[in-house]
Amino acid sequence: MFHSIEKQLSHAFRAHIQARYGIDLPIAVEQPRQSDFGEMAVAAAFQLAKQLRQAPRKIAAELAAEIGPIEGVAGMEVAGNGYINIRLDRGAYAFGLLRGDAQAPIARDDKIIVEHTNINPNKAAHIGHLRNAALGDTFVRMLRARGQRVEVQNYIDNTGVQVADVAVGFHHLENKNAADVKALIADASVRFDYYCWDLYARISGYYKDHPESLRWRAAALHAIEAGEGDLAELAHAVADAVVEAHLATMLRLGVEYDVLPRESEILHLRFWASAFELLKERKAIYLESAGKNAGCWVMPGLSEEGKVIVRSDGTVTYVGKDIAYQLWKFGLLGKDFFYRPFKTYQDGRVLWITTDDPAAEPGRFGHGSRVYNVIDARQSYLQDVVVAGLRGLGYDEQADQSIHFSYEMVALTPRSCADLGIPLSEEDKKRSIVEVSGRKGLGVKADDLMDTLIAKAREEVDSRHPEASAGERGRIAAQIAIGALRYFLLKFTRNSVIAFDLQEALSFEGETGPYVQYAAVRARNILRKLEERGERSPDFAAELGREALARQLQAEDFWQVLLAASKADSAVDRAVTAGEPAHVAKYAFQVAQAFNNFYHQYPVIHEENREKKVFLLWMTDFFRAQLERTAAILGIEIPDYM
RNA sequence: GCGCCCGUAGCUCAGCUGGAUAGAGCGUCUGGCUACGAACCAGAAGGUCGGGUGUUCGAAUCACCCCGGGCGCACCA
Repeated sequence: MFHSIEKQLSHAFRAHIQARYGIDLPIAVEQPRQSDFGEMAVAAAFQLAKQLRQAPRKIAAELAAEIGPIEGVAGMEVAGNGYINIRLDRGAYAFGLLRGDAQAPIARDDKIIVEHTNINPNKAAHIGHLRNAALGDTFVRMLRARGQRVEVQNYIDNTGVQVADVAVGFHHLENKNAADVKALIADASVRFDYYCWDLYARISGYYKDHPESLRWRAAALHAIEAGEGDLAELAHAVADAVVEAHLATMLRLGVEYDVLPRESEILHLRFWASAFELLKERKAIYLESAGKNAGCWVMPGLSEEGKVIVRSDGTVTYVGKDIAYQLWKFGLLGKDFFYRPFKTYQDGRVLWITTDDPAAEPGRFGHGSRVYNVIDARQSYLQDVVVAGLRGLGYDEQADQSIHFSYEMVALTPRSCADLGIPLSEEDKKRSIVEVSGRKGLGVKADDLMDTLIAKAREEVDSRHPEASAGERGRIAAQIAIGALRYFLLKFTRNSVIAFDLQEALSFEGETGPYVQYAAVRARNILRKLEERGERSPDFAAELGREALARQLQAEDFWQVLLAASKADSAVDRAVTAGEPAHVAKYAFQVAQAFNNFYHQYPVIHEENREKKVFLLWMTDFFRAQLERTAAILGIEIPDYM
């Protein structure tokens, strides 16, 4: 509702300015600094002032006088040096909300691909991975809330160095063969992804002390690539088991995927060979004849020496494969995976995985019109190489539609390491922040963090609701803990480094997920209490007319609070444009805050005046709906009680 | 050396793409549970927006230069 008036206003001004002054100007609708200035403001007069060589205030007066009536707008006034402040028709606005006028999002045919999570399947997930998944998943929910078709991909690098390293660890450090590892995976008393976490740190340390053992890695990579022998079998068993663990971890957070494209299929289906031909044919890469890159296929332009894509021994670098993969996402490779269903989520969504078996299903994924790669900021150079690759092939449009959805890392402070019992080197102790490192086994495991949060929420729930069953208390504690975690990961904007603080992450008060949940629970409680008292929830549309709404909304308090709650679409829209899930989180908090204030000030059920009571109930129900919707976009569930 | 990110209240962070008197949470202090359960609400204190120069009607926001912190810049991924 708010959003559609914003758009109407913007169009009306743009058209009027075009007709009146012959200037085409995109009009931004702003929010006035103070609420008594009105609900919206247009600053177009400032932009016009320069071109028209007239005082902004004079132009603003002209605009306001001449633009004519706009639906839903009750008045305009010129303020300050040239602002046009807009006042809405409160009764009409509320009546529109009550009737549910918010227009359905426009369904689009084109598909957006969002790739996120992408964890190397060789060890347990840590908080850094959680930030990636929470950002990616929330952005997907934001896009879908706007009616956009979205495909979620979680790329699995099951043949890479990191998996090879753990395979080497099993083989050389623990003398285990594929059968032993499979037995370990089947052993319910062992958390296999945690086991690998430790083993990965061990083998990394071993390489450091015994550099000559790096040939084990090379041999393992070779075996995995050939897909033959016990070591390859072992590596696949590791990757498959760890992928399952990651999917389970992410499901706890409410994160689901559509397809798992795997590196092994990119290899077996020879994606790279096709990309290589394209790159050579269109001269996006060249064979270097001299210098330090002699004998390599190099992509020029990114640095003086260019970026090596194919090594002098003929093997392709990771970026090369990534270019092939990016081409596939746009449907430009001329090759496709085969797919089989991998699992079905509780909500019925089917997760597919790639396969090289031609008997399986062909093309149902890829062919995106835009691609978001949720990858941390440290990899921006490589993302630039991939985009340069598309450009080199002449795919400028797709290059423009390749978006590196980058975010800064989650780091630990030396203090939080001490709290968590993580030992640090003397060097690290002096730093302001310490990078999470799988290689060093340094970090907070995702499942451990969730367990800690759930235990803390459980204490709170237990003390408040001793009468509830243990199972129910557990379920609610989990909802609260996950709400707290998702909000914590989302409240920071993407390019802010999160210095992880356990105390802060564990907080359920103030600007947190549980605060938002609590407001929604309170709204539900009012409506439930009403029915417990034997009263029916009124038929709002029948009892509240436009005049009644206008009458009640003369109270500034009610109007401000309703206004705040009605801006969800506008907030999501801005957040999508800015690429910032944090904006949605902030908005959810503000709505919750407005409701908590309303809740405290106005007893709804005990209101004596019938019209006012129905109005307050409607406000409560509207808040509830908006809070639930916004929380759902953040992936936060609302518990039955708190 | 080159490139990217960050620097805003004691702490952690917003600041809607250049607009009106710079905001929030935490912490501190004061007050509020016989209302729909206080995981809440109200109020107070707290700022040279790292520093400087410029661009213009207007700069936390844009440009340039410093200072401080972080991250990249492989025939690793």
